[in-house]
Amino acid sequence: MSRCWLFKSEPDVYSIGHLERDGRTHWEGVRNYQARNFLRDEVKPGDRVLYYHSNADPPGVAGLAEVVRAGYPDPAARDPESEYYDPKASDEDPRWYRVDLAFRETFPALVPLDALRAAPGLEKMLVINRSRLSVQPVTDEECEIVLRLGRAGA
DNA sequence: GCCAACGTTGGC
DNA sequence: GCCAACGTTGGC
Repeated sequence: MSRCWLFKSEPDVYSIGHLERDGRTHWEGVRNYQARNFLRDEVKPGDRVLYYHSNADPPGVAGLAEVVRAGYPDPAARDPESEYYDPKASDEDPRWYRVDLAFRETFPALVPLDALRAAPGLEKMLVINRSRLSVQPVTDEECEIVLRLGRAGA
């Protein structure tokens, strides 16, 4: 049974366009424990990922990706050259995890946060009231509504 | 660029 | 284990 998630990325750093170009990517650099727990324990291959552009104008869901590898230790945490380096990470305790994503689609038009707020059925979406969590679970119903909005290009 | 929300750190 | 200080996120 696959699930649906919302992952946030700043498009200036790595947008849906970058993912489309690359085909797939390592979702590294998550340094928040709640988001880490999702990546480590619950995000599975075949799960859908709504790709959200944060710190953007406007912010919103830009497309769809799919998980192709479940959580495994994030090598960036062990790399002193990386901006995501964490001296407390070790072989015994990797602390941080990443998953791999594959590109699926870019919506004909971004679904702005305003539209999510206004859409019936999305009142409880975490992105609306817990906006800081960078990896969030999305219910199947919410996922379908967002995909419908995105594919409609409204 | 501002600032509110909120997660993390560290002194006690 | 509390909580104040601090840093970061992210919408506007």
